[in-house]
Amino acid sequence: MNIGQAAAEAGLPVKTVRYYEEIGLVSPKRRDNGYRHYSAPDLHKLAFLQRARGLGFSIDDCRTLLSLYEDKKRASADVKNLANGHIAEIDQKIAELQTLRNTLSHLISSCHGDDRADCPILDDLASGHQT
Amino acid sequence: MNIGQAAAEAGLPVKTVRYYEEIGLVSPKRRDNGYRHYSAPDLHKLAFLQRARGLGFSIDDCRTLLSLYEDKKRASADVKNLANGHIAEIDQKIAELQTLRNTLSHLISSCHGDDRADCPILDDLASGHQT
DNA sequence: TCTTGACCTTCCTGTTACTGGAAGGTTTAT
DNA sequence: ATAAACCTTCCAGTAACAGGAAGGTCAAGA
Repeated sequence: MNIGQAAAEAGLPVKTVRYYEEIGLVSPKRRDNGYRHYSAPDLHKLAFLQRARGLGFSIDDCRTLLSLYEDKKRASADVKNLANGHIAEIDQKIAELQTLRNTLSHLISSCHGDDRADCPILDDLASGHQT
Repeated sequence: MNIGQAAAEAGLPVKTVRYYEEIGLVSPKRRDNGYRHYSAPDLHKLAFLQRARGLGFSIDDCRTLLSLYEDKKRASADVKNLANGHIAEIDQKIAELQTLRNTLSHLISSCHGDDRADCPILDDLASGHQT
């Protein structure tokens, strides 16, 4: 299968699939004309990557997941640990965003938001403390 | 004031302050020896940027905020709109992360996580549906 | 057979917001 | 005089691709 169809079936842009080859994630054979030839296992790996990336795993995590996926003697604990680490990162990110959201929301509600120049949001940014 | 102290007072790395000059955010005068000379207004702008970035505004948003900050005839509504747009982005990001978190969390709880190879997380990544 | 259009190839640049480091000039203190 | 602590510019790298140029290949239709 050529790259176009492989990409379509995996739900990835062609550019991304080429990139995955460049960084050594999925390396298809080449045909005589130089075209990439994706086998069924290659295709599975692409789809696997598409879903793992969709779950927010970094490329580096994906590399590890792929090798665990291909290692029939892996321990499921290794996968679970990686996933738990990822959840911890997500939780931290959510917490940061919520803190930001609160701060911003306070500032916004204190700003009348009309055509006058007086603006508590800018005042706060300028002074570094609540007005 | 030289860049080192200016950066320290604004709470920014020196590298970042140079970068802000490169992209035209804060352009200090130069001394005879070529050193950057930060005036009080320059310093205020740096501190302003430090806080706006800390609230998650993009550099582009910061550019707009700075120009609104310097425009004594701005309408506070403009600032409020920008901030509201930013909140909307944050909300969307939070929602995405929470969806991710849920999916991952389900997968993780279904994985026994011991030294056996059987792993529902990898199964799901491979097949694209719950096991 | 020729041509057209849809593929495919590699290579280079740009994105965001910096960070690290090299090579070298300046200032300050000892 | 010299060493430490500044400062300068320039170049490269980060994450994970996306856009585009220049050109080769293939299948179908006139």
